[in-house]
Amino acid sequence: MSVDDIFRRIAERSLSSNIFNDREVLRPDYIPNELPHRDEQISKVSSILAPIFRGERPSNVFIYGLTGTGKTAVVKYVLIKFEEYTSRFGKSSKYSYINCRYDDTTYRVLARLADSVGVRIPFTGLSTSEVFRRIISALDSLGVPLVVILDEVDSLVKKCGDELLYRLTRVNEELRKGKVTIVGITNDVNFIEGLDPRVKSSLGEEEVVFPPYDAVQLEDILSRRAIRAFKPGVLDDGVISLCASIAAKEHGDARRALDMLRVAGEIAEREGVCKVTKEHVLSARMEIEKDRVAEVIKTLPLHSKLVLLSLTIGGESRTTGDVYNVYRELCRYLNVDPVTQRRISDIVSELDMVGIINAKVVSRGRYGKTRLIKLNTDLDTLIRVLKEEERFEGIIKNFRSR
DNA sequence: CGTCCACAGGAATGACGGGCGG
DNA sequence: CCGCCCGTCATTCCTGTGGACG
Repeated sequence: MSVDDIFRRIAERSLSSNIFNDREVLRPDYIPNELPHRDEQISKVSSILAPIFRGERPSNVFIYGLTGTGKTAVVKYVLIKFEEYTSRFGKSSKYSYINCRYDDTTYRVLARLADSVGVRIPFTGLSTSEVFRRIISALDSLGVPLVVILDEVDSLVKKCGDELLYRLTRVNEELRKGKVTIVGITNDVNFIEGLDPRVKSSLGEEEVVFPPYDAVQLEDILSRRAIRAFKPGVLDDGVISLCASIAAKEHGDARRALDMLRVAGEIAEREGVCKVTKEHVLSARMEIEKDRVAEVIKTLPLHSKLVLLSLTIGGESRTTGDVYNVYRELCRYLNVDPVTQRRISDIVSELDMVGIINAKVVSRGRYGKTRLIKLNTDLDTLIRVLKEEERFEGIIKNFRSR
């Protein structure tokens, strides 16, 4: 982000907007004080955790659902309520929320845990088992139940394996007074299958599933937030239902829907108008998609970028072989060692996976079986991002202008 | 109806760099 | 601090395959 961007944003925020009342309400990490259409999940999660009021250990819970289905919001919501009650009735308990995407090593997770039970841990120097011992003794002397929330736990396991999970589930056997409950949250449905069976059974004592929202539910959610987020009367008719229906088609992701609404508002604000229209929503969708694509492309390795560059040259759709030939020519021009066609085949699959291109296997009989590859991206955005690689500039000038 | 094209995509293996435990 | 292990990128070799063409 450039200096101008930063200053502009701050200026925007401090100036009174003629669109927004409180745009924070639309941010993804905002926890509203009501969560419509998640009553079932809220009551399930809270009844699972309720035994803590009787001083018993709640079952471990496994929570799964796609992104933007309210998993984190529900859990945080329940925990906030939870604290209210425990403090009101003089019960004591502790919880520790850890997002494993940011704390994605065994040590960092343990450090967070230690912190939440009041143990000071040096940045480095201790073995994990030593940290473990200190946490356990702290828990024992506190004599208080602990609830550990491991959000996006799949990223931890992907990096460090399920060793830590296994040990956490077994902590209770070593404790005399304290109790530990683990709440694992993931958006990867297949994740559980890959776990050590012992972890799987003890972690999955209870399961809560978060289904995607449908269009009607999304519309309801958006309306409730919009009332607080926008000034009265700035939203055109149909703006909210358009956001809802677009997001519903893309897996019922509420975060996406809220994003779209917020960006639509920001676009309207930038234009200096005082109405948010359906057109703003459509531009917002484009903008979000462009940002996403640009972000992905920027971080791609060289050869993937070269494959994309090859695709900007020439016709609409072509086969793997065509792409490989152009790619090799580009490599020759740039003095880069080309990789084999086998590797290109994998790169094409990867690009297809993230949705930048479309690759479909077709059989053309006598003329072989191959993949037809098409760009699935706004060409201007793609070229703009690729130009950031200085050595591509010559190619973009010479080859593309044919 | 069998061939054979132009690849898909699995398996084994190697080079390399970065982080972790001791 | 050093060796070790692990994940990523890449190569080599390979078997598999839908369907137009002869």
